[in-house]
Amino acid sequence: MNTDSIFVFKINLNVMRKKEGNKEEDILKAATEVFAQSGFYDAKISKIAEMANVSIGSIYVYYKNKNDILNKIFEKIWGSLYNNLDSLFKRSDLSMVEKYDAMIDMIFDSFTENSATAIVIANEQQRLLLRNKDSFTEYYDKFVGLGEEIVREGIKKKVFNPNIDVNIFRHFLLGAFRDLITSWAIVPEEFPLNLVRRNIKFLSKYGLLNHNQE
Amino acid sequence: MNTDSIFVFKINLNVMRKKEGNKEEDILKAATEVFAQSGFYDAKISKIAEMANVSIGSIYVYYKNKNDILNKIFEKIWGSLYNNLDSLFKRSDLSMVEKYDAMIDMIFDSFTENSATAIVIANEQQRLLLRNKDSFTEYYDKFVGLGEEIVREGIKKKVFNPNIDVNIFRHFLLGAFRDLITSWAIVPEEFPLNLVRRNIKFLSKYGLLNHNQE
DNA sequence: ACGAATATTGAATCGGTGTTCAAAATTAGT
DNA sequence: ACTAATTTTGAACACCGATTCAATATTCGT
Repeated sequence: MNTDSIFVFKINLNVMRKKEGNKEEDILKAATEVFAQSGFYDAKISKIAEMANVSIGSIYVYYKNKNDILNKIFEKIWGSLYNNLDSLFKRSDLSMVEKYDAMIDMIFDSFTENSATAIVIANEQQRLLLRNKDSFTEYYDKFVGLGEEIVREGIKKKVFNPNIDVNIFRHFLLGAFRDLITSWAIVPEEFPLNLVRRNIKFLSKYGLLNHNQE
Repeated sequence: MNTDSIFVFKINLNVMRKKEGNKEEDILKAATEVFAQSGFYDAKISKIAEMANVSIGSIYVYYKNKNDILNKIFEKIWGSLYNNLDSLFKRSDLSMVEKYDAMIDMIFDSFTENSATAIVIANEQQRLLLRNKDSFTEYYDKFVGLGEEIVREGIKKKVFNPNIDVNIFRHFLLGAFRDLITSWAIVPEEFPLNLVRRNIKFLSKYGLLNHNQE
C-alpha cells in the first residue's frame, strides 16, 4: 500500500468518531453531588451512573476507578483556583490589603458557586492529604504557595504583622474557611453568605478583640 | 424457693464475674490509633483486635459494631472537654480574656495529649455531623454552647467586638484549630506546639494586620 | 475440685459493591 | 445500505471484610 504516515493520520482523524455530549463532565458533576451527599465511601457507582444518565460501564471508560473520579474533582477545583489566584497575584494596581481581600472573595465565590464541591473538599481532602501526600494535585500546593507569597509581601511592606508565622496563618485561614463554607452548605439559612464573608475578612484581619473599646 | 429479691440480687452480685483488665478501653485506644492511621473506612476490625490484644469476637462484646466504636471515641473526648470547659466557665476570678485564653489552652492541651483522637476528629467528625446531626454526641453541642457563652459575655463587657457573629466566630476558631492540630499531628517538626498555640491565640484575638504600623 | 456463670475465641458466613467484558448500539464514510 | 471503528451497556464476577455464633476457656463461690 502506498500510504504515507501523514495520509494515514488524516484518515484516522476523519474516522475518529466524536463522543457527542459530555459524558466525562456529566459523570464528574454527578459524582460530586453523590460524594457530597453520601460521603466518598458510601457513594455508589450505580447512583453516580444513574444521576449522570450514563451506564455503569461508561464510567470506567472515562475514569480508571472510583478514586480516580475523586482525584479529578480536586484537580479541577484547585486548578481553577490556582489560575485565578495567579492572575490576581500579578496585578500591580492593588494594595496588599486589597489583594488579600480579593483573594478571600475569590475563594469564597468559587466555593459558594460549587457548594457540592465545597462539601466534598471539607469531608475528604484532609484524609487524602494525610495519606496521598504526594499524589495529591500539585495545584493545591501551588495555590497555597501563592497565598503565602501574598502574606509575605504584606509583611515585608509592614502592612501585616511580622510576628505571624505565614505557614500557620494559611492553615488557620483555610481551616476556618472550610468549616464555615460547609456550615453554610448544610444550613444556608443559618449562615447568610454576606455575613459569613464579612466575618471571615474581619476576623482574619482584626481578630476578636474590641479595639475601639473604652 | 424462699429467696427474696434482695437475696437473689446479692447472689448475682457475688457470682458476677468481673472482667479483669480493661478490654473495653484497650479496644477504644487501639481503634483510635487505627482510625487515625487508615481512616475509618479502611480501618480493619481485625487490625484493631490485633492492636488491642483481643480477639475479633471480643470487640463485638463491648461494642455493637464498627460505627459504635467511632461514636464512643467522640463521646469520650467531647465529654471530657465539656466537663473541663464547664469548670472553667464557672470560675469568677478570671477576666474574660483570661477565660478565653484558658479555653484555648484547654482545647489545645487536650488535643495534643491525644493526637490520634485529634486526627480522627479532623478526618471523620465533619462527615458524621453532616449525616447524623441528631445522633452525634450531645457533649459536642454543650461544649460549643459554653464556648459561645464565654464570647457573648465578653461582648457584653465590651472586651470583644460586638460586630462579630458569635456563631460564625466559633466555627472560625474550631475550623482553624482542627486544621492546625492535624498539621501538627502529621508533621510535628514543622509545627512546634508553642508556636502554633501562640499563633492561634494571637490571630484569633488580633488578626493579621499590623496595628503597630506607622 | 466441681459446676455454673461469664468471657473469649476466630473460622465460617453472608451481603454488598467496585469492576470487568462480551454483546449490542451508534456513528460516519463510501 | 453496508462496513468498520467507536461507544455504550449492565448482568455477572470476584473479592473483601464486618459480623455471627458454637465451641472453648476462665473465673469464683462452695
